[in-house]
Amino acid sequence: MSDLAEEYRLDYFDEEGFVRRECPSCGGHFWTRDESRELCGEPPCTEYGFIDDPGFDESYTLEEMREAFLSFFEDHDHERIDPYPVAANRWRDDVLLISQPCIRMQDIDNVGKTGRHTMAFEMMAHHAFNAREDLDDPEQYAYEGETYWKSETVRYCDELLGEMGADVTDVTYIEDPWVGGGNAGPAIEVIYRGLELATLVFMCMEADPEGDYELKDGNRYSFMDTYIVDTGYGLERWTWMSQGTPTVYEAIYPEMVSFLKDNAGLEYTDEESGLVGRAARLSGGLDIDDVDDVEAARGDIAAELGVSTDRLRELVEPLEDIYAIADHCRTLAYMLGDGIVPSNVGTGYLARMVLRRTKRLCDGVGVDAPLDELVDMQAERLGYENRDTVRDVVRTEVEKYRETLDRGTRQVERLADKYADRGEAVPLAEVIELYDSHGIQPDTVEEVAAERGADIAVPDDFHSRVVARHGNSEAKRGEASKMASGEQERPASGDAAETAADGDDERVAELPETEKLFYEEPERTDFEAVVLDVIERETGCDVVLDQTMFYPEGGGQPADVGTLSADDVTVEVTDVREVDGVVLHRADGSPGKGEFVRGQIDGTRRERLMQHHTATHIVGHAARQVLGDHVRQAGAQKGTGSSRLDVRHYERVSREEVRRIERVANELVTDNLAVEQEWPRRQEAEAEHGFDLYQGGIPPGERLRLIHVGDDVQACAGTHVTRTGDIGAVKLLSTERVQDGVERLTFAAGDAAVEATQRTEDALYDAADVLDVAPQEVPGTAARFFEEWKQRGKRIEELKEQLAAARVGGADAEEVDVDGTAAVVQRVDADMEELRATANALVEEEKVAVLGSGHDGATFVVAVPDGVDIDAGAAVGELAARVGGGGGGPPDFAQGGGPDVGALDDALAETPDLLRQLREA
RNA sequence: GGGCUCGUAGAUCAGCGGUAGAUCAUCCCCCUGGCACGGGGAAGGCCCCGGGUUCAAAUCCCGGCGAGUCCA
Repeated sequence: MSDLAEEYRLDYFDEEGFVRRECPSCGGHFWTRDESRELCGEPPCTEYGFIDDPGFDESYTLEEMREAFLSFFEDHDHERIDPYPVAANRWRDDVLLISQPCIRMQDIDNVGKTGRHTMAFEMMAHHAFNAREDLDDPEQYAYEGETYWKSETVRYCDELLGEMGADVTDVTYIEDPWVGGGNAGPAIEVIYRGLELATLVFMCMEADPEGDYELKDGNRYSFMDTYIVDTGYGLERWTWMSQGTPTVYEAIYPEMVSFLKDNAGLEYTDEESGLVGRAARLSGGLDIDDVDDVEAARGDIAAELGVSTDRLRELVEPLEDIYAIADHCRTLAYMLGDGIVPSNVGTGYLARMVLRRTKRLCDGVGVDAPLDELVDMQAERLGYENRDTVRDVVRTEVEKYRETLDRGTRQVERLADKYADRGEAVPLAEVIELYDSHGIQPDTVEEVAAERGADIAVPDDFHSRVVARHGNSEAKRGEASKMASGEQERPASGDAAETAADGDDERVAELPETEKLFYEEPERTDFEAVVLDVIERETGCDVVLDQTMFYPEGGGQPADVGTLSADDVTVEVTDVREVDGVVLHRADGSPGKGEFVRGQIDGTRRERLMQHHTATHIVGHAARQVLGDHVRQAGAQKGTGSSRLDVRHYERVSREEVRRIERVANELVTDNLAVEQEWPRRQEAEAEHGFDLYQGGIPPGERLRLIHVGDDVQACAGTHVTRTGDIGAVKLLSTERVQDGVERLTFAAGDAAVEATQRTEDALYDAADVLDVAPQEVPGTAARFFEEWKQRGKRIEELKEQLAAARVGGADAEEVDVDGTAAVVQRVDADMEELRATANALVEEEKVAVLGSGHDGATFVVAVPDGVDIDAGAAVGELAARVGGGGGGPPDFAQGGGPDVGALDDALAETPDLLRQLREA
């Protein structure tokens, strides 16, 4: 680690008279203006020194602090950019100044309790990108030369603190090298009065087994061509510092906290609130990094305050819950406002978990305001415009949760009753299943079980047992349940561009990019080109041309197919792919390198693909209008017969909504709007249209291709028709819930739409034909027929009962005496149901019934009245064996049979003897 | 993306190879001066769909559709 010590000798530290010290408490190195200073200033070496004594001159709200930060750096030549949605998973490489909302799930249990953890926070940052000036090829990076580096970065931080009115002699800069994601560099933690306010990262190294520096992760690193300033200033902490409130929550959500306190009816006497305040201060000063610590510390704090631990907990816990609710609502506002839809998978699942947790906290502490209103308070503060949708999502989700809870409670009650009746404890396996498969919290189970008088013991390691149930090694390490988060990735250095699996030899890399003709003249199907290279493959070969009309597979649009013709040879093109701008035409033969070829693509196929592609944009646009602005594309696949578009939505799409989407889409078609393309610079496009451009993913490159269809604008590389009228018609074929929160819309466009309609019509006509009615009458007739069919079934059953009763009194019944009990042995060629009815009727008359049928194979029913000592099951087993089958059942009623109908009569003839034998046995 | 659970009367669920059930709701009758309740009775089932195994499948197996849930 000391390897990097040189890296911290900054001109700025020299100029300002800083000295380097080693902290006697933790051993870390830091820089300070205060020559007499000993400790580094970071907890646990030092306690908070700003509670009730703000570290800055003025008190700032969150908004004011953000603005103060941004304007400070704007005044110092930084360009402000808009934050990314929390849902986006990309760090732009041209950032200079930003206040970026983030969500961190890891600390979820600490929120509210420790006084400083929040799940949602804003990371304010300024960045600078530098490249060494002595490079051979400066062109290979997006930036050139040095903007600024370590000294300037520290100076900015120092000056900002000074401007805020901080006592700069009390600020320490701790050396703390940063390592992550294959990169590394020196980094500095900025500490003031015990609180870490910022981290200044100087990324300038990359993993290199030959590297000269071994860093704390045990890997070796060496310096890179580029070096980047990456800073993180915690907005919440700066705000807190400026106010000096006992907890960070009171500084950042004052209105919400007081609203919640009020709503939950929390009232404190002066004495009590004094106690709470002192407790908060004490726990804030401690080095508490997880919940166990908080619980442990509670006793110490209570002792120090001279109250009982229980009394302290009683006072503090409701407050902790309220802090957490405020924070969680902000998290939800970020997530839902940015278009995350709750789901059982992915990020949506995290949103669902946060929402449910928040709801539980509200219920627990007695906040009865609807959750959608609470989230809306934060959404409003954060300036979201889609607040109605957010509320709708929350309401829907709360309702779903309520149903889950109801369902769960009923289930637990049933289970508890069952075990209480037996006088057994509820087994752990049941509890695990309730949680794992039904989402019922173990404490709910305990509660309900207690009400129902069933014993149960939930072990402390419950959750790890659940994990163990999932059964394998990798899961066990994840016991700390590190959830994926919406947190931003660190900027990657130069090239993260990963290379495609096969087909990208060096040969391809050396070829010039293929000129793409299909963008300029999307309706042309033939072209001429020169064969630049032919690469032999296992199946056929890849032909590279100077220019092409063939669209390579991409963006959910399949590749074109067609032919390439040279003078004396024509080859079939079956697949087309693009590697690094070079289009590879997979063909069944070689047209010859250097040849001049004519290319012909399958025009009908292309046209259908274009219709479907443009239609995909139209359907997406229509879905947004009908379902709401939150609708985002979650995937798409175009085809020639139909296409599908997956959209994020929080409910099933109803039939009525489908019709409306279809109507809106077809209006766009009949309006015959021009479909326009343009190639703006990325930054300008984002500034004008926002991130909703990237419905189909974020394409690489400095320039984007934008497709305009009416008001709809999307970044898209596919081929499109020139006017929406060319699509002809759009027909939605089906909706499917591909996951919770994602609906798949399948549709057809153009000829395919007509064909699809014809198919459904054919089905209708065929059905009408069968029913012998007009198509319009099919539903009514089908309903009537179904109803009649059911009635007839019932009538048949009645008649069989009657028939059975009649048969009992009939003449052909052979009645025998089996040791004093009357038995009827009879062949009745009827189905099983009739046999059963007849047998039952005989039993009513206290007779043993042995009935055989040759109807459908040989079948038997044996029924025995109460009190007669014959085992029907055994009798049937014996009889069935004679016809080559088997059978069985309870002693009073059994059925069986076998395939050998020929042996049926013989078997029946022997029955009286058989019954006597059974009786004796 | 992976795991698990569940689809049976209008609702909630039992049944888990051998004659489809309970409770509530509905309808009728009785009890009462009237109501709550109570008593008696009736109606109400493509046991989600399609294959397979079996003499026999609501039940077991496979596939599909639908719903839920846990984890990445």
